[in-house]
Amino acid sequence: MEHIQTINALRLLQSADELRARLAGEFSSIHGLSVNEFFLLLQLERAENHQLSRVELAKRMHVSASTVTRMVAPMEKTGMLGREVGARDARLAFVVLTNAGQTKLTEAKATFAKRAGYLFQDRWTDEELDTLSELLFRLVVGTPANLT
Amino acid sequence: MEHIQTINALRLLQSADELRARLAGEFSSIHGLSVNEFFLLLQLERAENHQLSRVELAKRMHVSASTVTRMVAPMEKTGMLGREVGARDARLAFVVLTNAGQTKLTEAKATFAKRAGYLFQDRWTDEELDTLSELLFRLVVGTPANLT
DNA sequence: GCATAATACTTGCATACGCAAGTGATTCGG
DNA sequence: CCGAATCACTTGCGTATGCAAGTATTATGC
Repeated sequence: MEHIQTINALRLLQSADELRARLAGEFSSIHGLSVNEFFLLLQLERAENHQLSRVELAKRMHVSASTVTRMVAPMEKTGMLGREVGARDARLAFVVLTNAGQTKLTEAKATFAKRAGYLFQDRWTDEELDTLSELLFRLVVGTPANLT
Repeated sequence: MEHIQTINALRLLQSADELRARLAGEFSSIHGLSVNEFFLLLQLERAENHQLSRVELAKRMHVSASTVTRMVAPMEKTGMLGREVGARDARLAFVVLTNAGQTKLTEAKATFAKRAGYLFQDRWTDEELDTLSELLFRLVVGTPANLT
C-alpha cells in the first residue's frame, strides 16, 4: 500500500467505520434510532418543506428504494414521519418530517455532536479542523447526499 | 450544524459511504468479493504469519464474532482461507491467508487503488494529499484495526 | 485439585438490506 | 388519442448481520 491515495482511502473508510460503530450503539440505546434512521431524518430536515420522495431519499442515502419503504413504515407509526401523495404526480409518495420527528432529530443531533467532539477532541487544533473540513468538503460537494 | 467537529464527522461518514458504495459494486462484479471480505483479507495480510484468531478479526473489522464465523466458512471452501487450531490453546481457531487468498487480494487491491485514484484525482495536490493523510492518520492510529 | 468463571467459537432466531418482479400512474411516439 | 415505455413505489425471496444461548476449552480462586 504505497500510494498516498490508497492509504487515504483506507484511512477514510476505517475511521468512518469506527465512528459509525460508536454512533450505532449510542443512538440505539439513547434514542432507539439506527444510524441510517438518523441520516434519513437529517436529509428531510435539510430538504425543501421538510419532505422528499422515496427515490430521492434512496439516492441520497445510498440505499435501495425498497429499504426506504421499509425504513419509513415503522417511523410513520411512531409519528416521526408523515406521508404526502404528490398533487401533480400521484406516483410520488413524499416522506414528511413531523414535529415529533424534528424533536427526535434535535435530540439525536446533540448526541452526534457530543460523539464528534470526542472524536476530534485534543487531537486537532482549530486550524487543522478547518483544513480537514475543507479537504473533506471536496469529497462530498456536488453529491445530492451532501448534508453540510 | 454549526460545530466544525459535527460538520467534519458528517463529511467523513458521507464520503466514506459514497466510496464504499462504489467499491461494493466493483468488487462484486470484478472479483466476486464483498467490501468486508476484502478488508478481512487485508487484515490477514498485515498480520503476523498471515493469520488471526476469529475474535481478533471481529474486533478489527467492527463486526460480531458470529459474522466472522459465517464470513470465513465460504472463503475456506473456495480456498482463499485456511484454518489452524491453536497449539497452546485449543479454543483458538486461527484464520490463515492462503496463497490463493493472497492472489485474490492482490487483484482486489489493484481495483481499490484505481478507485482511490478516481476519488482524489484532479481535486487534490500532492501536498494536500499528504496533509489529509496526516489528519486522517490521527483518527486511526492506535486502533487495532488500522491497516496503514 | 476442583468448582467456578472466563474465553473462543458456533448456532438459532430476528432484523436489515438488495435484487427482481409486480402494480399503478405518467409520459412518449405515431 | 392509444399502446408502449418509463417511473415511483411495494412485495417476495435470498443473503448478511447482531444478539443471546449453547458447547468446548482454559484460567482463576480457594
